[in-house]
Amino acid sequence: MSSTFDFTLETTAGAARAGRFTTPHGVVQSPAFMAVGTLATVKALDPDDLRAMDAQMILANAYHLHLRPGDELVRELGGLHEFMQWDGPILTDSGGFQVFSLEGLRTVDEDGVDFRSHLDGSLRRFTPESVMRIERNLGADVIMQFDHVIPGQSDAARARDASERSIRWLVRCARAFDELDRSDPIPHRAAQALFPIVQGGIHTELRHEAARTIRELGDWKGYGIGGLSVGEAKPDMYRILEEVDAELPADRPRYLMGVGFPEDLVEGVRRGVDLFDCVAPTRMGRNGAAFTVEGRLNIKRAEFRTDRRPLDPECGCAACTRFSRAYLRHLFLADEILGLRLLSLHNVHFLVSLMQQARRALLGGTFDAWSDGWLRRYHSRTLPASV
RNA sequence: GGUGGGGUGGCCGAGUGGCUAAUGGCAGCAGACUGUAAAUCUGCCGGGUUAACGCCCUACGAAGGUUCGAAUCCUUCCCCCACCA
Repeated sequence: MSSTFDFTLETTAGAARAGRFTTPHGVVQSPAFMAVGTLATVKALDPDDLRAMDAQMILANAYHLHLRPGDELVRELGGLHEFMQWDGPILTDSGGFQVFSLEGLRTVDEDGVDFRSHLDGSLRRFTPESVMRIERNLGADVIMQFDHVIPGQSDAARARDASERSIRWLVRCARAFDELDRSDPIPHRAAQALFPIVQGGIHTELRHEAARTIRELGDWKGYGIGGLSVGEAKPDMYRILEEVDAELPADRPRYLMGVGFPEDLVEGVRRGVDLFDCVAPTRMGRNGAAFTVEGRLNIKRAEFRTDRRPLDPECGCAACTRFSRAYLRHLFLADEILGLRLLSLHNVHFLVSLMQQARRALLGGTFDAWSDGWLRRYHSRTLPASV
């Protein structure tokens, strides 16, 4: 019998783990991939699609939902779960990533961040306290702290500055989170867990310091690993994961934020990551790229003009079980909306299913062989003419 | 039959003496995308040759002419559109 936000470790293989993370809206069987639904929708997909592929948890974004439609409105309408009709677990990102991605539209100071709204140019102030209020209003199961994300190649001085600020902001987030918990009753609200985020760029010592400091600051229900897949080299990302893995408590879920591509998920699981999220499957799906067990393919390529095969011969998704590459290519060239929906569906299914396979291999005791074989095949790129 | 407008690269459409193998857009071809300012962005896009720079060829309805030089000016012809009869 597990209580809310417990994480039960079921088995390990080296650093890799399989577990069960209990949330107010259900249990997340890990490792798991979470689809990104920034604006309270996983772009082009219906919640029914996500349920059908057994997706377990999804994301939404505090910055974007604060600007539109407004977190107060979402709260008034019953919270995110009710609003978007997804009754499974939800995690909200804080807007920390927008500090990075909207660099030209914001200024950071010690107290918080001024954003120039990308929608109407208005000035919007985000602080750890205001972000906690926003995320509380949205009502996700897991909410992320407000952090300071910087480019992956940043030097140690800059990485230290951002990492230490993120930790100071974490302390403020935790205080505001507790305060809201006492003073702000929301009738329909279930419990929330606040996750801290380990920063520190590609600098080993900084990562160790950040992880240790955060761990000493509280008994967190889980840990975000941030500031990766933001421009650094892949070997750096993998190395940092190994460094961070050693510093985090084994009985808490680790969430690698913003990652990633299929190979990154497998590499991440090997290094102790339990949860992932990424816009890649939906964005790339909308842009015509599809994941397959033998690498990526671009469905718009002329070579698929008469190809009767499904995107991925081994995929059981609603696109692969019905439609040919030739048809999907036609949909893209004709700019038909079904095409990008089907590729989004396939790609999300691919990553969700990939993590289910990893989990089965872990539980079955065959993870090392499975992951070796999977990576070898994915990188073999035997698809015709793929470069 | 008359008057006026027009024929430009696969399509649409700028250009009205040299900086034009010819702006743009579309189509086509290829690439990128990692806590989503993204159904977006980037590159190529007459032919031949070259790793590339470049060089050669063919091109602005057709033929001829003017000019050092023409898609741009002149002549004739062909075709399309509008209006008049």
